[in-house]
Amino acid sequence: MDVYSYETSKSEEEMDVRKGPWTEEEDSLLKAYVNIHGEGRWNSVARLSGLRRTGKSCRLRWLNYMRPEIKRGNISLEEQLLILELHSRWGNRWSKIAQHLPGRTDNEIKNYWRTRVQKQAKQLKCDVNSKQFKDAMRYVWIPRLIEQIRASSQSTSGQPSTISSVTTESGSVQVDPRLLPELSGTSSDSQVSDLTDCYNPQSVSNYPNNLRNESGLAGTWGRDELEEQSNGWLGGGGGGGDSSMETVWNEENIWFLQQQLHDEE
DNA sequence: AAGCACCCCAACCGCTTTGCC
DNA sequence: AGGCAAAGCGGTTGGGGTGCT
Repeated sequence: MDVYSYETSKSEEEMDVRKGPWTEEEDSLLKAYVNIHGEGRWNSVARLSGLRRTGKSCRLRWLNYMRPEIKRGNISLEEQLLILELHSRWGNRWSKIAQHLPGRTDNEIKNYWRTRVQKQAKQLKCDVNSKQFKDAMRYVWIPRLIEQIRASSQSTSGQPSTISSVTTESGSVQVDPRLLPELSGTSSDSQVSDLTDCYNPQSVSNYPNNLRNESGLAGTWGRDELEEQSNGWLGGGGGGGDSSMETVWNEENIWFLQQQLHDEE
């Protein structure tokens, strides 16, 4: 059955439940109701607001689209970094990840992951959960994102900044200072696999060595190659702080990574 | 200009978790 | 403790927009 056709099944017809895209009128009804009665009790919202929607549908519409704090537009470098980091830690716990990205919804993050990150894993002919792909994120993309954020932050503020207090051009994302150290591990003399290395500028410059020790992927990568590639991925060679993923996921770099991965097989 | 392919994301579904009686 | 309803969550779908031929 086509759920977007506004046709309803027999049981739904009896309940007169509406499906498909929301109209402006429905949005207004929902907004008015929530403004008066607040969030929660979504089945009541559906019943009492005059909307012919399920409570579930009302909740989803409000949380993913109508909340005033919802942020729209490109995912910033900081947000990309957080998503990569948090996903490496928690996996597909989208709502948990979303809690650390103010204004972003779990749905949006999930979509981002699927359309951008998983797609690249596919192009690399490796599983998004494979060690190779995780290593690529962990030792290349994440460190480069951090460098990129630092660079853009310094250029806009004129002052050095720590990763935990970076503010984007959009001004809307603050990286939770408590979060990244936690993610980075707790030991100051961390192991090579510890992400602390990634947050240490000096260590970042040494990550190919870490890779050789820790990652199967790294064995074939030289330091210069790796840095050159990661520059390209993040547009570091001239992108000038472009937060678009287009600069990260370009064909040349995908091809290069494919070569590395196949060498490992 | 038309057709096609691809991508993004809003919205759905089914399952799980939580809260209440 | 058990049952039920509501809320929350993650996976999936498909419409619409856009770029390419």
